[in-house]
Amino acid sequence: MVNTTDRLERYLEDELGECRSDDLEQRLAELETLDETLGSAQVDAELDFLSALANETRYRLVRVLVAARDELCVCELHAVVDITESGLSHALSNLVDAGVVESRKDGRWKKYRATNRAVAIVTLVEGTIK
Amino acid sequence: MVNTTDRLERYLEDELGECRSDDLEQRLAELETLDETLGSAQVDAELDFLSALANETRYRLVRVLVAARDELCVCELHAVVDITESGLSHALSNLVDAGVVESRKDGRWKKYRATNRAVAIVTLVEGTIK
DNA sequence: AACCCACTTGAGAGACCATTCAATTATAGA
DNA sequence: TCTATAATTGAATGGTCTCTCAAGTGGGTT
Repeated sequence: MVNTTDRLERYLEDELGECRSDDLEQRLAELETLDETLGSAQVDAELDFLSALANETRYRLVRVLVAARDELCVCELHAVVDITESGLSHALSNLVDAGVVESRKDGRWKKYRATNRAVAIVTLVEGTIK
Repeated sequence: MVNTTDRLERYLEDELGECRSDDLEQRLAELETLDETLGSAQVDAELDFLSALANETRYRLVRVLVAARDELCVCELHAVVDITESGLSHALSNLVDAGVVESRKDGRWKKYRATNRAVAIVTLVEGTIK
């Protein structure tokens, strides 16, 4: 396998007319900077959040909770997805872990609500895509 | 397996004090409405977009493209991810299909840029999460 | 206490996804 | 035309994820 930077060096040569090793190093440093504007823990949290949304069952649950702008009981959520009770519970647990929804116990019922983050992002996605 | 609506009926009984079958049907209709504010093709597109972002390699590429606010060559992008050329190409192809990035051919080089949608959403995610 | 019901948990099976390798297309230059 | 190089495509594989089943927890009621 060819070294990654070989091609980049030729590209810079193409763009700049010439390419000293200084140019290559500078460009690599710039790319590094673009990649590291945020810490990796931050990026991990972003990825967890996005991954939680990236599933049909979970996204449908979140959209309903966002549209409701109110908390909904597990039994109500069960009416909008075609899945077992157990699967629903796993899905909600996943969403809580990622910070997409939060829960509250109310007697023997349990209620879920979309977090502010989820409302903001899902609203933008709904308004921006397509 | 118990019918889904049985539990919802008991829940409404709990909340309303009583529950006629009218109440149950009304609630089911409301939940249906929350679920169908958008067409399913729209939701599919949203899911495609989110799924494209929900992968470490692809998300890193997108964040770099968003931070660059400019087009970058495949060879430049190769410097920021630890993956084969082929894997990078698959990742970029996936992002194009989902409407996250767009591409332009420039001689024998190919350049990619984040779409406006991607800039908007990734910027919000970066600012909102954590 | 004993029971019911709402919901969760753990384990396992199958589906799905990301990556790699090998082969291919396309462009530039000699 | 021949070669070198940038990038893509298809097939295969290893790993991950999602869902289901079965069992468990905990609150509420009698």
